Amino acid sequence: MQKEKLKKGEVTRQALEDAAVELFMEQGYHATSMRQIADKAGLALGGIYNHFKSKDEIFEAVIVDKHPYKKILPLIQEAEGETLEEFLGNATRIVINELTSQQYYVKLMLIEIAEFDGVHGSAMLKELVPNVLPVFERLVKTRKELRVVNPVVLLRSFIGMVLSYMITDIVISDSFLSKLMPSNMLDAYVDIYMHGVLKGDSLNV
Amino acid sequence: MQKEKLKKGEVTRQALEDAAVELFMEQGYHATSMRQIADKAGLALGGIYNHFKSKDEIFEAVIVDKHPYKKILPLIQEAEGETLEEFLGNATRIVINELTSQQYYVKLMLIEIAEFDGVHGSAMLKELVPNVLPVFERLVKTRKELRVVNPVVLLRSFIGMVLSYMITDIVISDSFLSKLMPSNMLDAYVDIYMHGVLKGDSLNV
DNA sequence: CCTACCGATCGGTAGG
DNA sequence: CCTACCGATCGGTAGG
Repeated sequence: MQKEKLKKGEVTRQALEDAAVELFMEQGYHATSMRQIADKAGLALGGIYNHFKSKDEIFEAVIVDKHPYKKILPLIQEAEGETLEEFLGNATRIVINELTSQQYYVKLMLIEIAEFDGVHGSAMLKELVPNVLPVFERLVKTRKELRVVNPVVLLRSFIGMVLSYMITDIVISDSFLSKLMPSNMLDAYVDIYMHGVLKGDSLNV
Repeated sequence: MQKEKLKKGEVTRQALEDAAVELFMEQGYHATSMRQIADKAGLALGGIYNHFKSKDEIFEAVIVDKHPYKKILPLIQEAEGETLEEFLGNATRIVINELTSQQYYVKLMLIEIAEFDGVHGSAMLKELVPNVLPVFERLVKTRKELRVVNPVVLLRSFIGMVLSYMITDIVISDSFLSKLMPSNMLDAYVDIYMHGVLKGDSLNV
């Protein structure tokens, strides 16, 4: 992945973060021990503390460094589509594909909320919003087919839609309900996001 | 709340569940100790094990007993509205109001996913779906204004919409973004759910 | 339902 | 970066 030569210290640090993110997403934060992280990264417990001051510091580093938006944003900007409908549909599929392949990050966000009450969320938003909001601002300006013209509302509802798909998917996936779901559930989700559950148009937003 | 006389054993059990749900939602599951639960419920550590075999059993009991759908379902059925638009709007506001007042349950669901990987979710759905799905089936049958005619899709998207509002609200609430949100965000959310982000109608679902 | 205890494991550190 | 250790706390139990 990394093309530049990394100093050994940096390599170990990355190995620790990689080990941690995998364990966190499997077990949550408090159920994951520093010893497990050390083992998985291939060093002794004490060695961790050359790179991180505490367990909490590992979690913070992971939340920032592993955020998938850096990977996703360029993909969205490459998304094609004649109409806005095609574009939005493709963009959503790209995001959800990327997030399911690195499913860990959605899990991390849920751990953040469940175990930390969202305390690191503010720092994360401070990095995310300045980079992502402009994309939605440009969208609102150039696309007349949008009913929703507030970029913040559009951003929140888009992220919310993706989240809601992924979370319900986790809960449903190993239950009897999964058999009742249509195979094109993702398409139906995107369709509802774009056109709503009701027939006919509305007036104001 | 309870009108019938409860045996003392049952009273203690409820006190334990009440203490547990509060601690779980504040700290998560693994960060909450049996001693904390005992203290909050007003008995000694050992006393817990007269009512629950393990910590996990407390969590399971809480997930089932504290599920808010029993409280919410009757409220929805009382929801008024001439048009389907009014009805859906009112229903959504009722659900979200109820969930924010007992915010704990959304937190419990996130703990479930974050710390247990959703293992108790299947049992929860087995109780929820048979009671809630019929409501959506009836809705699809009687209301011609719906574009989405698959009750399962409608149910999932409705729950997903509520979840996405509540989760983004938690993350945003104590960050700079909350100032950028419009005051009628909830209305905008419901509006998007009903009519989508795009102008104009679509064809198929 | 409480007291007193169990072995196990936790996050973190000293010292090299 | 490892070895060996610290005090604290964990979930759970025996015995009354």
